[in-house]
Amino acid sequence: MVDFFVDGVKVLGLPRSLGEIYGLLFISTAPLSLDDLVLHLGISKGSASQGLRTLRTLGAVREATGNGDRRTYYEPAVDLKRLVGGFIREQVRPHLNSGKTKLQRIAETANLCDVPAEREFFLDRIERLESWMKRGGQMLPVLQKLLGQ
Amino acid sequence: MVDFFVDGVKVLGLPRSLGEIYGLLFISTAPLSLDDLVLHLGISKGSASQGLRTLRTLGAVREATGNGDRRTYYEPAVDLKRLVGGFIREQVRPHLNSGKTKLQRIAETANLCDVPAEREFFLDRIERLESWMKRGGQMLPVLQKLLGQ
DNA sequence: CTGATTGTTCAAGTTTTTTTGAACTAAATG
DNA sequence: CATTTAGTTCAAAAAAACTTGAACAATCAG
Repeated sequence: MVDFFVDGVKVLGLPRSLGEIYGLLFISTAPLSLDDLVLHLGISKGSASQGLRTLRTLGAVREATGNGDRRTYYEPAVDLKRLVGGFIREQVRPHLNSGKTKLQRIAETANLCDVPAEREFFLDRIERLESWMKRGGQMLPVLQKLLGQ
Repeated sequence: MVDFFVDGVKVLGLPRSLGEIYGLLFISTAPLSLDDLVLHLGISKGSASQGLRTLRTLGAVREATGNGDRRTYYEPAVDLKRLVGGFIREQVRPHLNSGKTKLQRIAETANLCDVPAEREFFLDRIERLESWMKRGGQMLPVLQKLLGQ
């Protein structure tokens, strides 16, 4: 099962340890602590700590409440909408945004081109990219809505 | 511009050279040969050859026709539907399929569990995963349709 | 306050992925 | 046919990504 998620996160371009951690939490009947993860997965404390942070940022894992104990226990978020949402917010949107910025700078450069025919060609290509990114951006909420519940 | 695509393919988990090659083809007013790519991008012949093969497999690049010359020239596919389709076919579907297979084996293992309460829990989780994958599979054609044209 | 415990950080080490380049095949040219 | 040119392959080198572990901070308990 852990393997299953390792493959899963790799497809999404995330490191193996995230898959291991999420996978173990996903099939555990009770929340687990950082030490549990280190023990059962045979990974280092550093990996577990960083992995948990990323998963929390993605909204894929949350702290479990009410367990009279000093250490914190974690449980997985198991609703797809939330998982997809976190991934989009943290991994997809930032790239779309930085892409837009870059495109603007590219467009400025293209405008400096002396040969009119070439300039038109470049601007046309840039316009095409802009339309791709726009569609991508519009896509995301739809995708999230269709997947979630 | 090449940079723009390098970032783009990295997000998709593809190697940098693919982005370089596609990016250069994308802003070239005429088709380019393998040697052109080696020359302009400063990459090795091996990289260019392998990169072009992958891009062809993805349907992101095609051979340009009618250029009385021995070497083959390449031009980019610039319609989003086709690009998305190729990516889904080559990169997404295979993972979904291998995931399904794995899930089946996991389910068999879970059935061997002696403790009824635990077994139910495992089977429930597995069912959830199956529903995720099913939705993912249904998602893809919709996504492609919405993006393309 | 002191010692013990939980968790974080990050430089160095390891693993994985990508690129290179030289040897090779195939096909065209003279 | 011998030679040149286009393109492929794959083992080894290089680069990138990930993990480790030891030092550190923060918090709790006595």
